[in-house]
Amino acid sequence: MSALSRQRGLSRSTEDYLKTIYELETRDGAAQTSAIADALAVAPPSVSGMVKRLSDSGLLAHVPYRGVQLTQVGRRTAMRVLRRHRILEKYLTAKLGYDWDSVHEEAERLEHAVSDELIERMAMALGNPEFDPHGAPIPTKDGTVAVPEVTSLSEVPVGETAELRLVSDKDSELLRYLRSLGLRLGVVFEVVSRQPFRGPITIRFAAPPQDEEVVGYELAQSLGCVIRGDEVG
Amino acid sequence: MSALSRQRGLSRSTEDYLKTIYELETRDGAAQTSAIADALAVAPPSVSGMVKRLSDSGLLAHVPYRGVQLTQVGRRTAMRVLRRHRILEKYLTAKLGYDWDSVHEEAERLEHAVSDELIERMAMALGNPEFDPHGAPIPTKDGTVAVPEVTSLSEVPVGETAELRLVSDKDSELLRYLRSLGLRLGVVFEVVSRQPFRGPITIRFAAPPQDEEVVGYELAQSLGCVIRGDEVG
DNA sequence: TTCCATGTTTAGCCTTAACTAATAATATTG
DNA sequence: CAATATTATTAGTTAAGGCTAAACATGGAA
Repeated sequence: MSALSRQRGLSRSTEDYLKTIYELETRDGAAQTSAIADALAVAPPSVSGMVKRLSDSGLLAHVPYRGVQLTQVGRRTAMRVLRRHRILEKYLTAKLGYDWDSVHEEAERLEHAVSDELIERMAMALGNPEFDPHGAPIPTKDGTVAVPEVTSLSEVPVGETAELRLVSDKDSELLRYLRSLGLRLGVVFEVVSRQPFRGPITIRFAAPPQDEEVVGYELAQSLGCVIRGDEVG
Repeated sequence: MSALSRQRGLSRSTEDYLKTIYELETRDGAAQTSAIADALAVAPPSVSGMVKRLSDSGLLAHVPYRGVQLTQVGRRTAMRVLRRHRILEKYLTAKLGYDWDSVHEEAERLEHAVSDELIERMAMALGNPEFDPHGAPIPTKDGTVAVPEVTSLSEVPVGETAELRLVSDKDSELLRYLRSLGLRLGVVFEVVSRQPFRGPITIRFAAPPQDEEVVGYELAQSLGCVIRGDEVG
């Protein structure tokens, strides 16, 4: 049992595959071999090999040439890994002074080494948070997540006021850039203009200096917002 | 590069071997193949194989059939792992409510996954502690450790008053038992009697109820004490 | 409908790190 | 000092999890 990661008995790789497949599945509806390979930075044949092992152990269902789906067991495992990841991110930022652009990498390694006990202790110390530092919902202990109800900034109509609620934790360069623009979670702004043909979007912050900033369409697509008025909680 | 553990580029196994060899070297003067195998719960041929790899990478010097010694590089690496382990133990007990009998296992896994940055942040949050929860000195960032100046309880003369300063973190059963006897770090007691032929030792706690307890010789050997009067710091 | 691009899988190889069985070196003891 | 017991090493296997190169599906365009 060379690279096994403690009590759960699943290797680091196994956990990474399950987590990635879960994310692709919820984003794209299905997980293609090449998408998994891209996300994990491995070659496609490595994915085929692992998919074989994982479906042999009942963690996912594989239709050759068609893609992959998590089984019940696989999904539960993925959720546990995701919970560990997000609690870790929250803990590191809240208690140890990490910034939102540097936690991902650290959590990525720790999520395979921490025990469930440690995660629950951290969650307790944090008051059982519902969201990680990037706005992603933290799965509960029993494996349920709220699907976040957000609108891409790229789809917020001109004139509306919105609040930034969700960003991706993957690209730390991008996160640093967002921070430099003043785009932190919870910040409120109005959409001033939107150029056509997927052009840039201008926003004005609601808070005092009321600065304007221009963000590219691609970037705007990756920013999850809640429009003021559609607000639920 | 299957099971490599992040930036340092050393696998989990590699780090475990180096740490174990360091501990054996300082305890027994040298590290025998079979002692390493015992400590890591692997078969002796596995040790021979790893020793080959490690000495090929310049982390230790191996004289066949004679044993093994860390090189400068190997020792520095071992110290970094040990620092990570002990800071983790201290952090988990001080900040997350772990007891001294349950931290070892957790730290054993985490020590291979945490970054040096995280360890330094934890150390900072703890006020740069010098000792872990079992009394073991924490190596500094530059790789130096104080050799603890303690006497086995088994060698404290009758009539002397001593303070418990150091216990092994390895056996959690034992640690629970010690706690149940009231034998925590810093506790002060007098040696009331010592039976001959490696027989049991009776102590009386200095603190109010002044209970007496009897501990076996073997156990007493593993308890590091400082005799009151010999006290330095 | 055949052909081609794209994407997937198979075949075959490598490294790490474990194992067992067999052999070799060292230590102990009669 | 030889015989035996202990300890270490070599030989050969296994499983995970990567890789490249080659073969195989599938779906869109000619």
